[in-house]
Amino acid sequence: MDIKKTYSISELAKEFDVTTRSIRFYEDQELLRPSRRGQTRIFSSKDRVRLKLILRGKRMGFSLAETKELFDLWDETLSGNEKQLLKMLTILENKRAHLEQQKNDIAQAEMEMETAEARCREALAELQKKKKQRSPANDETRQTAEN
Amino acid sequence: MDIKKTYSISELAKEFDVTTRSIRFYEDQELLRPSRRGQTRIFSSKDRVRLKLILRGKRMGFSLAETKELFDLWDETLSGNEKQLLKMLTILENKRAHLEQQKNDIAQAEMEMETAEARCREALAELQKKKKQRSPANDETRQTAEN
DNA sequence: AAACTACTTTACGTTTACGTAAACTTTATC
DNA sequence: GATAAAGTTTACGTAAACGTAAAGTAGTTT
Repeated sequence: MDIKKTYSISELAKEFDVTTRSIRFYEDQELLRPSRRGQTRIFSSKDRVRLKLILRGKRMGFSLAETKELFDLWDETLSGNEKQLLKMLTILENKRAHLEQQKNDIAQAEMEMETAEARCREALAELQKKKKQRSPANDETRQTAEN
Repeated sequence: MDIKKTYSISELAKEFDVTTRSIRFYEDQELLRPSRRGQTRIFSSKDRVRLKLILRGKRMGFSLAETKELFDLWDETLSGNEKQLLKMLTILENKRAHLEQQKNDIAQAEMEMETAEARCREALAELQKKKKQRSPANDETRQTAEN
């Protein structure tokens, strides 16, 4: 019971702002497994969750193949034997490391953006100063500065 | 003075674990601008920084084109007029939003991985229990436990 | 029944980010 | 001075992730 039971392709496309082409492609790549009524696809809420995961994966730089691998592994895992479970735990560890890397990258990027912004503001302040210096006298109605 | 002044293509390739082909490609796309001694490329520490940024950008899901755009804009910005500076500030704002999204994605992913891991461990524990129930009679000459 | 809308399949085209091979030049080493 | 090692250009190939027709079907509205 996830709000609703089934979804049409265009409903999902609209909700997640992707094209129906993409959704069909994901099915073709076996990342989604909608059932059918005649020819028409019927997506379950499980499919919907998967689509959400696919898209987040993409934003995080995962390829569809990687995401599929995770899906498949997870499916196996749930009904799996010890080996499967241990393998999944290992993979989860790796993904954690990946996330740590991403967090570092983001932190770095944030710092650099701060200094970039600071520089911008300084440069702006400089321009303002020059403006003030130039205008109080009288008619220097030409371009602003050195460009 | 960044440790060293110049780098060969293979030095950089080794340091950042990319192929020379990639580096040349980045130059071709005008993300790097090494000077030459004869035909041979000589990379400055500025190039090195840029390469680092390119790779981080990739990890963060930026295309080379996007990264190039940022580089170009930043170059203009430093010697730029007011309009340029304001534009850059706007872009920085957008990137910040992007980073927020990424942080959310990561946080979500972390949560899901935790529950996934928990489920794995539960399933493992279940398997162990069953093992014990099956064997306690006598010969447990097999593996000890959770390897 | 005609038209419209949403859905379908098939299939070729496109962009990005390189891989890979071929053939050549320059620099270092024995 | 031969030969290997590292660098170069040119150019064709490729995988991923769709875009974009083209042409057909299924239901439903007028």
